[in-house]
Amino acid sequence: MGYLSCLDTVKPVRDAIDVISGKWKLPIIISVMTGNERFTDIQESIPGITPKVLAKELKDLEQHQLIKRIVIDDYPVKILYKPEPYADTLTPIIDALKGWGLKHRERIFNKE
Amino acid sequence: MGYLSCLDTVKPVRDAIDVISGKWKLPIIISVMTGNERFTDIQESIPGITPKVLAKELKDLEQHQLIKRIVIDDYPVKILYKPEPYADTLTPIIDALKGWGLKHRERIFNKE
DNA sequence: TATAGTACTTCCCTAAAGGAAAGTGATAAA
DNA sequence: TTTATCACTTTCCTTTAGGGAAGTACTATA
Repeated sequence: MGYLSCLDTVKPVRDAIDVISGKWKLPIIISVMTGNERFTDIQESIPGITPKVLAKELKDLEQHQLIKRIVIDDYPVKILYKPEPYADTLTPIIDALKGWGLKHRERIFNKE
Repeated sequence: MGYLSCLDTVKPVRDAIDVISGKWKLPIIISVMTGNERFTDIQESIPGITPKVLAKELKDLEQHQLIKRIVIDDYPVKILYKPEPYADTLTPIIDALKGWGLKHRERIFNKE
C-alpha cells in the first residue's frame, strides 16, 4: 500500500535534466561563460570533445536560448558564441555540481 | 591563439555528472529520500520507469554508496532501500535543479 | 604556390540507454 | 485451487550518445 509522492520534486528535476543532460552541455556552457567565444577555442578548452559533438550541442544550446551564435561579416567571416542572460540562471546548478564533484573526488582519494 | 581555461570548473562538474547522469538516478534518489523503501513503491512513485531500469539503477546507486539495500529475513523476506548519509550531500544539487526546472516551466508557459 | 587556420560536415561505427512485454519463484490470501 | 503480491530477470528491439577519421569551403599567410 501507498507510496509517498515525490512528484513535486521529481517533475521539475526531470524538466531540468531534459535540458542539460549529457556529457557536454554544461561543460560547453561553462566554457562560453568563461569567455571562450570561438569554435576552436571552446573545442580546445574542453578535453576530449570532437568538433562533431561540439557543433551539435551548440545548436541544441542555441535552441534553448542559453547561448547566441553571432556572425560578424568581416573578411574573413567570424563566428562568435556568447552566453545569453538565461545561461546565468544555471549558475546555482553549476556551483552545486562543482562543489559536489570536488568533495566526491576527495572522498574517493581518501578511500583508496 | 589562446583560449581561456575553464578546467577548474569543468573537471569537477564532469565528475559529478559521471555519477548522477541519466534520466533516472536523481528521481530514484529523491524517491528513496522521500521515504519510499520498497521496490514497487519506488517504481510507482516515478512515472514511466520500468522494473528493469529501476533494478539496474538501484545497483548503480548502491555501488556509489548513495543508497543501501537491506534484506529483512522474515517470512516472507522483505527488501528495503534506504538512503545512505552520502545521499544527503546531493541535496544542494537537487534543490538547484528543482528550482531551475520550476522556473523553466514557467518561462515556457509564458512564451506559448 | 604551398601551408595553415576556421568552422564546421560527413561517414561509419560501437556502446550504452532505455522501452515493451513476458516470465519467475517465492509466499500469501480468498 | 486460483489469484495476487513482491522483487525482480530475461529477451528483444529501437534510439540516442558519442568516438574516429577524414573531408570541405573559405581565407590568410609565407
